[in-house]
Amino acid sequence: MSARVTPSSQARLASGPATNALDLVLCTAHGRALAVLLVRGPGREGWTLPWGGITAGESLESTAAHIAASASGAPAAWLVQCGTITDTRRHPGGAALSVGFVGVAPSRAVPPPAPGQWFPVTELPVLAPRQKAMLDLGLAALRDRMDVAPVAFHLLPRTFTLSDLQEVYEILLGRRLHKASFRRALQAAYLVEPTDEWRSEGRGRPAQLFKFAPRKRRVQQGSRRAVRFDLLGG
Amino acid sequence: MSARVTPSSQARLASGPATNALDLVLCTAHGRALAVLLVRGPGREGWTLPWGGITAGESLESTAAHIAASASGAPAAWLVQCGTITDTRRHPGGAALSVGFVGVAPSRAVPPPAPGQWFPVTELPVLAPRQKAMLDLGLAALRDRMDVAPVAFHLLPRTFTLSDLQEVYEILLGRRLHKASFRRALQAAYLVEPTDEWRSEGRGRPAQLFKFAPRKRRVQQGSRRAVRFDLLGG
DNA sequence: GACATTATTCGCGTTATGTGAATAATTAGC
DNA sequence: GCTAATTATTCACATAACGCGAATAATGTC
Repeated sequence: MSARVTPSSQARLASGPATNALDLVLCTAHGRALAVLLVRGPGREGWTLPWGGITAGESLESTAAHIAASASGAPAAWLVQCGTITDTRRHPGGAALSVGFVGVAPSRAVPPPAPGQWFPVTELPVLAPRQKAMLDLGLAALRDRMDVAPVAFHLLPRTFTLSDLQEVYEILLGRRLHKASFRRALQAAYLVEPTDEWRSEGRGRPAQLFKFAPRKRRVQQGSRRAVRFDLLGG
Repeated sequence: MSARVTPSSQARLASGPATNALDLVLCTAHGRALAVLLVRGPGREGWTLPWGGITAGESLESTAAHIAASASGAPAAWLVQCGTITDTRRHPGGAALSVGFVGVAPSRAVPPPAPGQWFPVTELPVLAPRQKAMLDLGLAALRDRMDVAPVAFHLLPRTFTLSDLQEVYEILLGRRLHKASFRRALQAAYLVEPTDEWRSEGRGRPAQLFKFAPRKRRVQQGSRRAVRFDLLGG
């Protein structure tokens, strides 16, 4: 399993017949920005997304999970398919078609094994066109799903301060949020529980640490959310 | 192009080497329910989603558009990729991997050409496992995107009454909506314009016909939408 | 001890939403 | 023609959600 993303495995697939590949956009929180995991390819091709071949016997989800674990050194906290690409130039492995997955790893994650490295999204190296397209797909999917899946929570360590959480939301949304509003909405959703630990950053009042502990979904009978027309892109 | 989904083209692909296929979930409004387009396969396999092979030279979007046009008899009003499947049994054409697209066609659309037929989602014939999985993916994607893309509007003819529109929303959401709230939100979004036509259903006051005419997106500077925590699934 | 810094909460004005009822315009029945 | 039934459209008000500035709390620094 750990050979799945080594340079040698990539070379092996590349020399075989054209098949299908699974590309992974794995993200973590890295200071004030998102970071993405890249691995160094075998030849002069530079950095690529972690990837592997798709085999008939294994589900895509399982393949993605294995690639994530072996490339980052720990299982991903969340993973989802984010799109399939075929037209933008070819895949580094020569695959006809790339199925993309996006995932997140907690920010306290161990440093990745040998060929991998986290890159802040603001300091990415130049990628091949299809890789770049896939990365954009993945990041867009992250933002799309953050209010329907606990993406932000899984980007953080098991315990975190509310300011940490708000900062992750601000990174993902790309805008500042008002503290009081953010916390009011969070409280109303019963998603976090306080722990009895505090963390002091040196200056200022220490912050209480919380953990992600969603209450069992109240039956939410009618799902009375109003219809929103203001997001429609003509 | 029109041969793309005929039984003979499917048989041809099926007898070739295992490749990749594109499956299409094309929907329309059919009375009080959604309807999905199915085509009759060549042998005893019964009904399947319209599909075609994926070729290296053509983009997935373009392939999907061609399949939609030839299977339904008119170009789709909206199309989007909705997921790739590989694990649930095999594809009727023997493809290793199925890329799914979901689309909508206006309800006044002409009847589909020979091998195709609209089926209300409540009266679907039994489909092969992968087909059924893809259909569920497509319908889920429709509902996911209806508040970010004008899905409901493209399910309707060019002009429609506000009751028509509300009915489509109710079908997609699976719940009743309050008339006044629905219209208030619609007005606020500047998405429709009244025409000078009215339609009388025989009984009751005639309804004014509207058309989809979204105002140029106001810059929406801060996108001040509040963070929503209430949709997170643990 | 005064001040800077960060955390947490309060309070209030504004906007969005839910909901029942009023008003409007037509057909069906008498 | 008049009345009831039916569907469309809008109003009015109560409630809930949200934006935002300011107050309060708890720590470190000088």
